[in-house]
Amino acid sequence: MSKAKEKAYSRIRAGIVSGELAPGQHLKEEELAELCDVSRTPVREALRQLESDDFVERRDNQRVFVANWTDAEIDDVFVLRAMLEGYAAGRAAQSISADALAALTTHHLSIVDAVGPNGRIDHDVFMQHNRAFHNIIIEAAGSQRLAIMLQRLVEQPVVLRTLVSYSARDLHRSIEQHAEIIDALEAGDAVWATAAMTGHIHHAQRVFHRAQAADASQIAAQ
Amino acid sequence: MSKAKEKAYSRIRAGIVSGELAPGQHLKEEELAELCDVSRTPVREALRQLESDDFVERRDNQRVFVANWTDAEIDDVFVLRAMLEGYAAGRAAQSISADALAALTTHHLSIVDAVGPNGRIDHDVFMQHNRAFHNIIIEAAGSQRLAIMLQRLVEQPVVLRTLVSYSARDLHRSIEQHAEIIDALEAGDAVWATAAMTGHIHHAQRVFHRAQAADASQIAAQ
DNA sequence: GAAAATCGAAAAGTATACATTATAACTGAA
DNA sequence: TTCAGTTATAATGTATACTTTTCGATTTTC
Repeated sequence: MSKAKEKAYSRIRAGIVSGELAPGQHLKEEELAELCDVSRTPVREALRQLESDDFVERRDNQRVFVANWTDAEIDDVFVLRAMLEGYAAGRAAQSISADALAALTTHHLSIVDAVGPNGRIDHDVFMQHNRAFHNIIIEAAGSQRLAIMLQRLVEQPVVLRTLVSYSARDLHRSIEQHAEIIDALEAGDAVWATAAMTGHIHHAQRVFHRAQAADASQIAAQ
Repeated sequence: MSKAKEKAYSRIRAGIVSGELAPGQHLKEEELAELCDVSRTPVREALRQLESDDFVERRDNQRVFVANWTDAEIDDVFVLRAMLEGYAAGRAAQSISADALAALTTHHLSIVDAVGPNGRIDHDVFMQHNRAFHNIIIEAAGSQRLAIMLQRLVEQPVVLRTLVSYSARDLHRSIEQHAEIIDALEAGDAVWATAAMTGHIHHAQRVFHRAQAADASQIAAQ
């Protein structure tokens, strides 16, 4: 990607993820140009990209706003992701290579390490290896198009913004689910892999719901 | 959409669908600007759109080429579409309204009319009502995101370009499948609707394959 | 003679000036 | 006072000039 456009894209995206640019806020090209220290031209291109990534939305007359996700839309994303990623896991079970399986196990162990025996969690390491784990399976499904669809569903501002605070029990279950997914893939059992992955994503959705409810009660308590 | 950008988008897209702009051809912004009688700016925006619609692809260093679909990629699209649209039909079965069902039947009958008893087919009318038929089911699934995903899969240059010449038998089967899908939706049977729709798309894939093989042998005979 | 480096041309990236459109505010009339 | 129409302002859309980068070709050196 070109320099100024990349600069604008990452700056605006970071602003949205951090909350600096609030959901529903009107994004004016000139303001963003000043914020990013580039001209309007690359800002416009960045906004197109952010639009297709669902970080911003265009309303009525070409005005751009920070995407404002309803609970229903977030649920929709989780449901679609469960379906698509379950499907991807099923396909991966029929074609995944030994190398990919080994890499999967490596990331799995890194996640176990990141959680550690003492309950302290390195969130960044956890997220990084979790992402890698899922990406390996998606790639093993062997469909570039499916991978792009899933990427669009996974990289959502709402999910990225919220600090998903897994409880110890949730973490344990999530790790167990990863182990089961590996087993299913090793066995080459597409049905099993699909079921395990679908359940895993639904579990994540549940955890996300609880985190949101906790946030809401915190805000209400203030 | 704005005037010049829309002009550029539709002109370039039409060129790709018609074959005037051949697969693999390098699209230069200045040339396109002249072709569309607009400046480079709206051309650039149109190219971004066409890129996300998979009509063009960016290679190495930001150079844009007319998308060149391999057989494997086309198959991939059909398989994903079968999965997603089958899923959509299943969801639609649980929530479709009486109005939507009535509209579905209307389009179905229009398709029957377009084919007619004498074997002559009005392709435009067929295509139009076929598209409407599928769109109603996709909308009835109640997921904007799913609808967008499917739209991207359906509106493909390869599919649009090829004159899909259904045989009389293929047409008859396709119409029967539509009737069965309506029955499944009316019955509120998600499993049935999913199966019927999945089969319908796989059948379309098969017809497409035959049409391509026929094209290939025609070209070889020249 | 082959490989690497440099130079030139062409295409994409960026900035800015200008055109158009849409929204909001203000004024006038009912 | 309210509604409608007009005008002004502010934002986006478009054109063009300029900058940077890349690809290709030619030349030079090993």
